[in-house]
Amino acid sequence: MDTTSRLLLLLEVVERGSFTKAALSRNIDRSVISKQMSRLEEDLGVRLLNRTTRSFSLTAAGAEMVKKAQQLRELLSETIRLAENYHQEPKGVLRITASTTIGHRYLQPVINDFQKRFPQVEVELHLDELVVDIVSEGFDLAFRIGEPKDSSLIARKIARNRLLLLASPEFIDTYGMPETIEELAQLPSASYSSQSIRVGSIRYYNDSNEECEQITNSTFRANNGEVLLMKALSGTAYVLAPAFMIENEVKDGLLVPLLTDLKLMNFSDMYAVYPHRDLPVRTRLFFDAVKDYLGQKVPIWENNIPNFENLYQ
Amino acid sequence: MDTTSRLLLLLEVVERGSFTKAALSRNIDRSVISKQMSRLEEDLGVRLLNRTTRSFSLTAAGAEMVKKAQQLRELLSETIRLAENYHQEPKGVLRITASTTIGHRYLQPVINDFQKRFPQVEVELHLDELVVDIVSEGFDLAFRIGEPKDSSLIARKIARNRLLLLASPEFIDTYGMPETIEELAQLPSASYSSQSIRVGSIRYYNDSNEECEQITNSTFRANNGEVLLMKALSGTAYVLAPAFMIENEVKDGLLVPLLTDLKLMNFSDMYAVYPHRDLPVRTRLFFDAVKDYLGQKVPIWENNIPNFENLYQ
DNA sequence: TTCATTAATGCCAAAATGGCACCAATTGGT
DNA sequence: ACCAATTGGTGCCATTTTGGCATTAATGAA
Repeated sequence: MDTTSRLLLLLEVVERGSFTKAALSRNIDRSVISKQMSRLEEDLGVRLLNRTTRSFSLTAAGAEMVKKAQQLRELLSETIRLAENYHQEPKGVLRITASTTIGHRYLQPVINDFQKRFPQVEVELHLDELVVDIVSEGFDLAFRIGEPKDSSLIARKIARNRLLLLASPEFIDTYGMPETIEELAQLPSASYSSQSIRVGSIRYYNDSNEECEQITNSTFRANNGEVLLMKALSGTAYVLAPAFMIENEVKDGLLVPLLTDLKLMNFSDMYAVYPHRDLPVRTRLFFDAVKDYLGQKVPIWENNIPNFENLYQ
Repeated sequence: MDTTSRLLLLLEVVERGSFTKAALSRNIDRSVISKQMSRLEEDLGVRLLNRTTRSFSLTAAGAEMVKKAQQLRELLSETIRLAENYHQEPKGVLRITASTTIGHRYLQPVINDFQKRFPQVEVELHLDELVVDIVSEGFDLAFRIGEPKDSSLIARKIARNRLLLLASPEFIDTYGMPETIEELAQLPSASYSSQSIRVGSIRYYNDSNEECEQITNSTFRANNGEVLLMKALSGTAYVLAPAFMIENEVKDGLLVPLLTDLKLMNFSDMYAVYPHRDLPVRTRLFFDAVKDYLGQKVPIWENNIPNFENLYQ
């Protein structure tokens, strides 16, 4: 391991906050971190870290080296990307992050087909309800609902994402079929909530085409769409669901659309997010494959909702 | 060996023009170069070099990688220098280049003493009559007569360098003692000539303090001062010698100053040259040690010439 | 046409790396 | 205040990588 690699390792130790966490991230033994940090200090002839048996802090020299390591990582990443531009065939590891639903339902089938076409591409699919930092976590591509807050990332819309109001027949038996949005607002709802998106109201256009917002009685919140659907299926709440979460629940009559005359505002679109404009071949091809799979104008999941093009318009 | 080191090796191969020369420079086997270049291409997934069994050329991708490697080398050098700024004690390898005379006579005694004081500093002394490129050859410090032509280098004058005209008693017996510079110009001379400095005339101030130049009959030219002195000692030429080349020849009567009333112009001063303002501790301390050894106003070598302060003034 | 030189490669010894087990000290929780 | 879990350090050893040597093949200069 050379000085550059050790510097990048130092950077990761600092960014993750401990030798142990950095080791876990790299899938190497803690002793490797300890030894390599010692070697780095010996090579540079300067102490970089003050360590106790449970923690560490950076010295002044260490802080300077970390800055340099950041520049080295950036330059090395650029270099490798530049090399990847010369690739004809996609190869290497494609690291993707997405929410559980997106990953499980929409990406995995694409990945399966993609790896049949390009057997020399390895894929790492990381499902996380939390929005991860794709730069520091080393992802090539992320699929998300909503544009990223980080403006240094590149975001491309890949599918629209409409909403619908759904409840089970049992729920309707219990509370009656609501006829106005005010009636609906009194009923218990299940709603999506994460660190980046919080849905606590229904936004729609009234008869005069004005934007309106109705606060809902959100009694159950989760950051996982499947969990929200399960709550609705249980008959104890209705759900304001993004269409991409729907499989066969509507088609099978397990969930019934409510207030279908309401003109709902669209939910945040689905985006592909990546750290640089220069995409390796494998990333660009995969991105295109996902777009093809989801459909150009009408996303694939809208086919699961009968007559959806006439609902909520 | 990691990607960065391999990229730096690629850079050296390209700069030196062959695997063999790069191997010699690094003091490693040629097979190492071959294997590491293959590994680099495999890692990056792109061909960098087109090779025949006797030569190579860069591919387009290779040319891009070389540019990146230059940036990497610069950044890594900066990083290491930054680390060196935190050194308290001088350590590491000090690489010095100088002409044979300077190195042998003046630097070596300083090095001996310096390494007694700082046993953990290693020194590489590279003697070369040619002016070497201290950046690409990786030198910390160069000692030279005359300022460098390369303005990106830092040059510090460390000693003045006066001239004197010398001949052996046998030469004087043969040609008679010259009494004017015109007479001298008729006699055969030995003169210094290198790629950066060519001495083919005598420059002096006349009685009206005007700068004058007398072309000499230079029948023997060399880039090594000791060889020039040997020629003068042989009685077959006189020599216009920089004072720093003189040991005991004048004191012992083996060489005699000629035309001592002549007001000779000074020769190019002796300079220390280094690639960056930021000097590692070892370089700075050594520089100071050389200055101390040579003397502040009157260089040490002028002590070898009796009454020198009254000659050629 | 010949020969010297240069890049490639197999084989093997040496060096470096990484993991495991264990130790010691710190810090957090009770 | 005490205890236990966690984290950094290190010795030992197996594995991997590196580097050198000998040999081969091809190129280019004389």
